[in-house]
Amino acid sequence: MAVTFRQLKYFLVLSEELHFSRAAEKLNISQPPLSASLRQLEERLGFKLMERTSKYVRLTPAGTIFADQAARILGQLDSAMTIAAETAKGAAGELSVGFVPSMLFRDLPAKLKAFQNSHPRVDLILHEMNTTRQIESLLEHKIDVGFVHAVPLPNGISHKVLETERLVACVPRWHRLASKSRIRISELAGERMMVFSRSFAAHYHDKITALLRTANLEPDTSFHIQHWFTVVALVKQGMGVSLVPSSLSSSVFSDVVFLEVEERQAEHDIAQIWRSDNTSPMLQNLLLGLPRFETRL
Amino acid sequence: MAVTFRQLKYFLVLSEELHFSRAAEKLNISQPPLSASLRQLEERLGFKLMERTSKYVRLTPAGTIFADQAARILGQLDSAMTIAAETAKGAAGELSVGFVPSMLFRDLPAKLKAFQNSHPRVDLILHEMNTTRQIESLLEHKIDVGFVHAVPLPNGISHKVLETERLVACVPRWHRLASKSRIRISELAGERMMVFSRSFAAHYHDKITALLRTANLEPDTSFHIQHWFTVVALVKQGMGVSLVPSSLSSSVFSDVVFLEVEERQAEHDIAQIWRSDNTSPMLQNLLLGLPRFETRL
DNA sequence: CTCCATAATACGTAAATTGGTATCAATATA
DNA sequence: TATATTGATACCAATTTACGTATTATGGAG
Repeated sequence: MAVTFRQLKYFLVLSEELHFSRAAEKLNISQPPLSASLRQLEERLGFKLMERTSKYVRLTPAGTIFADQAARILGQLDSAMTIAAETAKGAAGELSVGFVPSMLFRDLPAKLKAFQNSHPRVDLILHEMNTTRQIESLLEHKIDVGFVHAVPLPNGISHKVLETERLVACVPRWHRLASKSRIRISELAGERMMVFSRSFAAHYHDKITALLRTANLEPDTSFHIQHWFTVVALVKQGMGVSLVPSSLSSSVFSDVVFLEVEERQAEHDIAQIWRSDNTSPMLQNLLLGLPRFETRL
Repeated sequence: MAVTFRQLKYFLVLSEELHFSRAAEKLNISQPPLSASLRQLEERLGFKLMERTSKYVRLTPAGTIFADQAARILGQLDSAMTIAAETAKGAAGELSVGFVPSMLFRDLPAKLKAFQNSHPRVDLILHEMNTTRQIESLLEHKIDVGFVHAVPLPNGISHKVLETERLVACVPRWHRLASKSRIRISELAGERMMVFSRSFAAHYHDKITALLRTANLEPDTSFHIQHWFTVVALVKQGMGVSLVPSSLSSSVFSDVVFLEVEERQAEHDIAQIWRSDNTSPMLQNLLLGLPRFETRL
């Protein structure tokens, strides 16, 4: 015969009431089975939990200790069920999120904050990394979801395009084209065209390079740039011009001008990616909870 | 249907083995009941704990959490049973001990240390107080056992005499009687007789006073002394003489001499006292574990 | 000394639990 | 395609449990 949760519960109520009939009533059973339950528990444990006569019922020292522990055990079972249920619903746990830096210019932070508010027991772990690393990390189970520039994906990775973003030309304020609001890329012929390093974001680099080549332009390879901000800063200093995502054309930059570009292909996709076999409800909640992104202007 | 310890145990083994047949073997049951047990547990919880096909068995995220908690719960039940059993045996808990200061000259400290060694999970709480306070504290459940000078006891307090101690006369080294080894109290006639305050230990004071009166002596009431050491120190300085427990006649005092006393009544009892209705096994262990005391010389 | 409140005991029954055997279903492998 | 492995399912028997009713035992209180 083993100790049961029921015995613990009965004993616990009994230890609060210190009265068999009242405790039995509270438990919606009659008094004899309650007596029996306690007796069996004591038999199993090998020592008395309560001293009782028809005049008083009181805990033994060992009973006091055991009642305390019983309460803890029952509470722990309860919280175990709750926590596990929350995990099962995707309301608790850890979720690792990868993102390319430019997501910070969109409303990823706000969206994640909103998700965090609606899922307070989920720990979001954020990793800034480029698209290639995110794909690797997904396959290695190091992240659960990535926010990337759309690229060809290996098997086992699903994706959803969140946004298609135009590229815009970035030139200094005093540039000959600065007064136009819309140009064709070929109009930039002869300019030094700056693009960040291919090693930093290969697919994106290749995309822009291909686009430039349709207009008979070549990126300048003498720069090893790691970040959009650097590109804009260099443009501002007259080092050259560039093609950048329109999300960058915010008012935080002065002395540079962003010009729309006519070419239809001057755009790229922002996508979220995840392992196709990842059925975690937490992930599903996140994917559903983050609808279209908007660019923060 | 409620969660059972058995279900937790089965699930726990399963979560370690990740293989139904092997886990069933380990549990000494056949495989089908194990499948059934897990299914019932999942039904009760409302979510899946394991994903399983004929090719693999693995924990869901919620299952991982729950397995962890289940282990904790089972461990807690185990330790609850152990700790409570120890308390029931008197091997764990708290025991408050009162004692009159002079017990420190006997081997109470060594005896308590021995008890502590054989009952490492019992916390001994020591309270130095006079006999009267100990009786009060016992009745108020503030202490469990007291070491006192034998006095009349109220109902509900049991006692056992541990030792009968002779009183000895204490005189300065240069005293006219110092060369004798044995005197009668009446030989001290005319000396200033010092006794510590009645308020400090009434019964003991009264006992000595009565003894002196049989020899037509009176204690000097101008001293308000709280401790035996003070009495001896005053004797040493020639302030008077005294009657003290023989346990004090140790070699740590110089320039004073302790003389045996002929009167048969020149003795008092050391006793342990406890509440008669206190059935705590811890107390019984202590009472049994502390046989006759010896005076430390 | 009787009564009253209360816990223990006796006993019967319905239900659940537990675990077995036999078999099925799914899937990877030879 | 046949086979082997493995978990799921169906079904049954035995046991245990859980609980109720009726009754008894105990120990203060009036």
